[in-house]
Amino acid sequence: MENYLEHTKVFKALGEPKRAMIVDMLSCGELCACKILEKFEMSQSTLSHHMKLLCACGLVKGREEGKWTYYSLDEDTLRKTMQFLCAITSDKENCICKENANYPKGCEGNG
Amino acid sequence: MENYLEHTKVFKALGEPKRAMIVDMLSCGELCACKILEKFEMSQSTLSHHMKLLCACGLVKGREEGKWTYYSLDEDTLRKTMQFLCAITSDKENCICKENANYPKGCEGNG
DNA sequence: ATATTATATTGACGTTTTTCGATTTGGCGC
DNA sequence: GCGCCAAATCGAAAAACGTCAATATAATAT
Repeated sequence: MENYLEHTKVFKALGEPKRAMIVDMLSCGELCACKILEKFEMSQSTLSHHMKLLCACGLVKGREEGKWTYYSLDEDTLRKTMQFLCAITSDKENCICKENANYPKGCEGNG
Repeated sequence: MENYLEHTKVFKALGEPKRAMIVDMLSCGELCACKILEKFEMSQSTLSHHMKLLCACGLVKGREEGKWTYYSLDEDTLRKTMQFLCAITSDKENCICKENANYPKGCEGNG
């Protein structure tokens, strides 16, 4: 069984319209925080918080250069997230609904 | 530009591990609420709440039959969600980061 | 009609999230 | 050194979320 918590963190990150837009922007290439901030009506601290969250789930990578931080998408996480979405939405032999055991209370722990 | 709010609702729904598991279960076919409930340690009202949310974002459809409600995945929403995820994570000509206009405060309104 | 079963709704509670202004950290130019 | 800029962090307030017990609704069985 997949690691639900890990993957759903990415979905939670994408569940915020502004964060989805940030991802959209980064899909065209690396951008520094100030460039992203220009496009939104939000405070600098709020953007910083969103970027930290996007990095925490693995969707975005940060690269520091001088006083700037450049952000870009993590293609590996992207691919795995796509695979996970396909996995949980398509029929399969080892579907969790076919397993005998019920979900334990700690199911969200590590898949 | 895509309708962010519409699509991010689906991601928000999938951002909850238990809801992602429910989707996983439904990917193998229609299930009634009581069958889903068997697999989780949560109250009946909590499950009902989750199902309502999954239906509200269009990811799941409910079909009432007698005193049962059968749930199944909405393939159309699924396909569109997949397309949206691809769209916002791949480079393109009309990327929002290339547009001149900044995001208006109501950007999350209807894309 | 009454009881039972499946599901939805309501109302409440604690937790998490979103957001901001203020402050801090660290790099750069003078 | 000093001030300026980009970005992160802190602390607080408001809003949203997840959860439950209790109650309501609606179909079925007796």
